[in-house]
Parts: sequence; structure tokens; C-alpha cells
Amino acid sequence: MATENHNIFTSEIIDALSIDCTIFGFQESRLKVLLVKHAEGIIKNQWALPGGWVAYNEDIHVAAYRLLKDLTGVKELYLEQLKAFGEVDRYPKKRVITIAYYALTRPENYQLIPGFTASDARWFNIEDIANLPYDHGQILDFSWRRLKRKVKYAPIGFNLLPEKFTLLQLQELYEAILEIRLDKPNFRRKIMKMNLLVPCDEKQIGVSHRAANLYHFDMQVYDKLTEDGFIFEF
Amino acid sequence: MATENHNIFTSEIIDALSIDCTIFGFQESRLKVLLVKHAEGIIKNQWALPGGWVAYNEDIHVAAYRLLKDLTGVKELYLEQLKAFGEVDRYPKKRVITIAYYALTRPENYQLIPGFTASDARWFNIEDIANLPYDHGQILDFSWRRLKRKVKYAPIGFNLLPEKFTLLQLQELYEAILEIRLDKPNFRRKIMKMNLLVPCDEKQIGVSHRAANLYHFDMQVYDKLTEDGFIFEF
DNA sequence: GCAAAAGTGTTGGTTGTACACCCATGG
DNA sequence: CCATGGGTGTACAACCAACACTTTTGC
Repeated sequence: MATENHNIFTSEIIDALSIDCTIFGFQESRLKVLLVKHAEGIIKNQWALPGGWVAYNEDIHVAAYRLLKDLTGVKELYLEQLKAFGEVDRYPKKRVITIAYYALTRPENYQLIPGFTASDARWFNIEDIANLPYDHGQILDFSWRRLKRKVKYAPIGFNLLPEKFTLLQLQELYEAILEIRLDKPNFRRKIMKMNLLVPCDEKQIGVSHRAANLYHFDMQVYDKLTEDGFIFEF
Repeated sequence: MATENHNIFTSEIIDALSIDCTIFGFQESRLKVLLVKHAEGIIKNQWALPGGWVAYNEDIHVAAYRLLKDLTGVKELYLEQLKAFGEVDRYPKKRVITIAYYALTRPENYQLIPGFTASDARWFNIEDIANLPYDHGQILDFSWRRLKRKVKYAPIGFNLLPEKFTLLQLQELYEAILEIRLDKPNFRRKIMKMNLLVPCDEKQIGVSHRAANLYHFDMQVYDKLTEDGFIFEF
């Protein structure tokens, strides 16, 4: 892990430019965000969004991806840039403009690796997060707003669910993200009408109620549909 | 003009970081974009998006605003950041990450001032623009896509129209931005139902057909409505 | 009168919402 | 049997697209 980062620190990094990332997860029907506890520096022992620096000859998207991989060990996730935050005094003592990203991942699949700049890393319920340092609160708000909007016109939410999921899980995901309650019968009809979910020929097991059908999202079906002018609109 | 910029060039600028901006306008029922012809440098005599540098102690948003004001002389416009573009080789010889903005303005009200790094500045029909240098083509595409989306859920389009406008002008604006045709009767009903347009007690003059009522957009009405939970959805 | 755009009215189909209802499974 | 969530049906209201139609103005 330290080895993997070694060349970043010996090679030049871009001055005055950093990356910060809001990593979303979904567990126990709640929307979660991954925070790290800083091991040193100005905000030692404070929880904050994970972040890092960009190497001189590294795409910013690659840099963001590298940070996430080092932190979560996860290789497959959804990663999208939000925007740059560049107020003069957002970072103390030194001028640092940060490029904010957000990522969607499946918490259960991965072990968190705090890494050498963080002493701890943990998932928090998004509603419980308060008092983040710097402008991280602002970045988190912006991330959530973007997620709320984007989830309505692109099927990115699936990146937060396990491979195989039930319709209720999907519904609860939307409810958690959008902070609304949805009608079950209407939700399933709406979703099914999109033809994006492929039944798994498999059902829940060991549940004390009628076992639900499992579905998976098929990106190829989605691509095919979008090619033909299909528009996902939740 | 040179005076106004003088302190930018004597003061430190942030290395490896620039700003580029897509400025949209609307003239003769067409969606336009403002390009500048570079007076010097690698792309001398080529048309490109206007851009510039950020001073060490200047908010990036302020920097973007300053660039626009120097170029167009306009003080009131809609300005929003898109995102950072940071591929390693997007700019030749030197690593430069650029923060892209887009702006909406009313072309007729302002004189273009090319400024000292540009020998010319002109409005182009957006469909006619091709072969922009660097990744400016990509930035332009991204800008237009964002505009297309945003215009559907926020009333930003009004920034492209004169103070007072007719419903047909508004319709043609949406048609130009979205590249679609709209039904006039249905469009006017849809818009009017939002209660965002205030009639001006004034009509078109000198037109060879029935004079249309002029309307203006009232931001205060909009703020009031959004406070009460109103959602603009075109 | 004619052309051109301003506006109003109507109608039929689609969609969304609310809610009643039956089904399967474990305890 | 009950509780719990799975899953279907229905009916009313709201909305939307299409298009016919009348109005006003300049030439």
C-alpha cells in the first residue's frame, strides 16, 4: 500500500490542487458516507472526506480513482467528478483548490484500509454527519444534491446495490437517497416498465415471508435501450 | 482594460490551473457561442473558447467573472461552473488543468472587447462550430449538454432573453437549446401555468401581425415559489 | 383580402396515485 | 393462526399532445 503510493510522493505533485471524494454506500436501508479520521496535520483526529493529491503527470480522474482504490480496495465503482471548489480561504495557510468527486460503491464487498494518512475509516449515516472540516460540509451537500438529481435520469443507483437485489431493496434505496416514501405497487410497475431489470430465476431464501424474486441490472440492456433513444426517467 | 488586468500579471497566478468559459447567447432565434481569436501563442489566429488564469488570492468564481467582464463588458450574467478538465495531455508542453464554466448573456446589450490576448471576438452559431483547439470541443459539448438539462428544471433560460420578451421568443429559445420543435398552444399553457411570467402591460410594436404581449421573468416571484416548495419543470 | 403570428378551445389517450386485495413463508 | 413482505388489479384524476379555430395587425 505504501509501496503503491511511493512514486506519488517522490514524483512531483501539482501545487495548490487536491482531490476530495464523497463515497456513498447503502447498508441496512440507509444511505451511508465513508469518512476517514486524519492521522496527522491540522485536523488530526477529525473525521473528514477522503482526499489526496494529483501527480504532475496523472489524469485527475485517474488520481481520484487511485485514491479510492487505496482506501477501499475496490476496483469497480461508479466515479464522477462534481466540480472544483476554489474559495481563497477554504484551506488554511495555503491556497488549495480541490476537485470534488463522488463515488458509489457496495460497502459489504470491501474491507476498509485507512491508509497511512488516516488512522481510521468508517461508514456514517448521511443524516448524522455534521461539522466536517474545511468546506467538506459544502462538498457533501453538493454531492448529495447531485446524487438526488442524477439518480432520476440515469440508472446509477444500481452501483449501490448488490449484484442481485429485490425490488423492495431498490425502492428503499431510492427512498433513502431522495428522502421520500414511495408506494410499493406503483414503484414496481414504474421500474418494471423500463425493462432494465433482468429476473435472476432465483429467489430470496430464509426469509419469513413470501420470497421475493431477485433481479439484476443489465448495463448492456441499458446501453442498447439508450442507443435506440430510450430515456431513463425515474 | 490593461490597467484592470495589470495586478493579475504582476501578482502571482496559480500554476497549472486555468479557466475556460462557454458563453452562450441567443440571437435571431439561434443559439450562439462567443469565441475569441488568439493573438499570440501556440494557437495564434485560431478561434477558441475564452479563458485565462487564476490569481493566487482570487476565488475561482471571481476569476471566471473577471474574465467575462473584461471580454464582454457585461456585469450581469448567469455564470456556473461545469467541472475541471484535467487530462494529462490536454494542453501542449505544460500540465494545465482547466476549470470550465458556462455563462448565459444577452448579446445585443454589449460590445465585445477582444482584449489584449485576443485579436477578435465573435458570436458563432453553435452548430457551425468545429475544430476547436485543445479539448475545447469537449468542453463545448459538455456545456451544451448541461444547458439542455438545466434549462428543464431551473429557469435559467431567461438570462438569454431581453428583459421583455414574447412567448414565441421564449419558445424559440427552448427550441434552439433543446433542438426540438414545440407546439405553440401547449407551450404557452405550460409556461403560463407556472406563474413565473409577469405581463408587462405592453405589446410588440411595428410587427406585421397581431402584436404579442410582452412578459418579463420575475426572480422574486420565482424565489417566493421555490420557497413554498414549487418546482420548475419544463 | 392575405399572410403571419397571437391566442383559445376541445378531445382522446396516457400516466400517476391511492388503495383494496390476494399470495407465500416462517414461526 | 398471525405477521410480514411479495405481488396484482382497479378506478379516478390529472395531464399532455394534437389540431381546429378565432383574433389582430401590416401590407
